[in-house]
Amino acid sequence: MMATAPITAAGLKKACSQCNLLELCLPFGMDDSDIHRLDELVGARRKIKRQQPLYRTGDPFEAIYAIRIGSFKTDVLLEDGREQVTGFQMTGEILGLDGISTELHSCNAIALEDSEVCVIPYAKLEELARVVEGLQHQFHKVMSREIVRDHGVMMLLGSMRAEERLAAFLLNMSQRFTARGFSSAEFHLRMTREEIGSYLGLKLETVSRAFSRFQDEGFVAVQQKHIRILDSNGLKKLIQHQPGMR
Amino acid sequence: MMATAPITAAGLKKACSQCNLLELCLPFGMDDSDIHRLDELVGARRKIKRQQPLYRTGDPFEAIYAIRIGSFKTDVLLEDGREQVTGFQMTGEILGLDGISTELHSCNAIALEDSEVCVIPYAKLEELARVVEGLQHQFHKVMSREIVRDHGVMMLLGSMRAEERLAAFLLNMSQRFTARGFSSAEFHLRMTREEIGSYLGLKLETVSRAFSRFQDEGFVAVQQKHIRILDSNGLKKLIQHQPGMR
DNA sequence: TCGCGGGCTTGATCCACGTCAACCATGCAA
DNA sequence: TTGCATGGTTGACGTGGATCAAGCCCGCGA
Repeated sequence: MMATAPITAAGLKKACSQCNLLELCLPFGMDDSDIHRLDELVGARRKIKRQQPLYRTGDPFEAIYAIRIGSFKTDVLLEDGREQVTGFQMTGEILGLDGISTELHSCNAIALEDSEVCVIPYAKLEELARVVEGLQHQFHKVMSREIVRDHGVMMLLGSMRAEERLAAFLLNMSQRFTARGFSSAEFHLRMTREEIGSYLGLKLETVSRAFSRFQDEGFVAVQQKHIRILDSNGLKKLIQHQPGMR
Repeated sequence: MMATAPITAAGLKKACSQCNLLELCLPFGMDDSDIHRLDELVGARRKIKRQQPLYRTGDPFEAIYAIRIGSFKTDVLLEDGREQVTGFQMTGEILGLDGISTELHSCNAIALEDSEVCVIPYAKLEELARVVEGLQHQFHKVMSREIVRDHGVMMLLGSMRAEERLAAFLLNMSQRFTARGFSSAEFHLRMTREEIGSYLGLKLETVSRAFSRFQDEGFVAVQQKHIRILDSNGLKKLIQHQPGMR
């Protein structure tokens, strides 16, 4: 937990209004005058080193976090040690919403690489959301989007076979990289096969085999964590109307 | 969609303030004076017949719904017809949060029995939440709770074996019946084996077999949809530290 | 330069759950 | 009362993905 590195308030003025992640983050859809009011909201930044937690299950909930740099995974642990990765988060995405319900965080958020987040004190956010209508609405949208995303993961875990899951995962990653101005066809995965597997409800060997199979089929070129998508339509076709399955 | 049966405004006065679901529903945690202000919020009630949709994927989002009577399932359909049940909802629980993000509903909400909901126009809710602090906070909690619940389902689908899933499901149902003042040991499931299976990522035969096995072990007495839990500790033990598994 | 370790790949085998199919229970409509 | 439809149970069998195990690749520190 010592990866914290708060920055003095001075250097933070105009945090949101001049952040280039604006269109991906909380302020999306708000007008200029409102966005300037957000600057008072973002209290500090915090740097998290690779493999370090931003927060852990049971930590008191005080703030939500917007990722400025880097990426994270969230996971839930069972008493017997089983891990379920519940999501991977990239720049502009919001972490910590799980904590609102009980005032305690209910999952772990771990940095997949050296990262930096904007700390958004929750009390302040609620306060400002009462005044700035656009912020309130956008915040609700962010939470709702998370719920919809979770339904998608349930669909994945409950009704799709291994290769469909991985194809859906790759297409999702690709689409999110695109939204951030990166190539949709070539990217670097920050997580291990085991973490992908946990997210997709598969063992790492199965993930690895599916990657190899995609490579054989000419859908992708895989080199460790470096992925090149050669035939995204092929992947898309894989997801729909697979012949017989659960 | 013709199952609608709005009621005249007159009969609805004091909708929330004298509703016995208060402590399960949105108003939870608000003080008396605030709760009376909620009465203006709940616009109408709507009756939904068994098997009928409250809303469907793609329907424009206008309101969220609090279940007064009955129960629902929500599901997502894939193009090829595969269904994933994403949740079962009981009295006092909120439906429709999925629609906020895109202004369109992203799942189907189907009544499992003849049911009745309170219609809470979303625009009004946002408005009132800006004034009534307790409502804003409680609404955020409801959304956050949904996110946490979804993480639990992911854990279920991604890391548990068939019998663990069903045990977790039964214990969850039992706990929710208890919270509503019903017996924790004896209850009636409103959904079919197939729907349970879809929710748990299993086929109905597997669900059926797991029920039979639980009965053989003396954990429950099963008679079609009527369930009696005889040994809830047995079920709990089943969930944790099962020997070797995925 | 080498050795080491974490992450990845691949093969052989196993088993939990899916699939297919027959049959039974319940409830409703004629 | 019978007939039919929907939902549930149970058995036999097949298979997708887990498990176990060996070996590879690559980055890093000595």
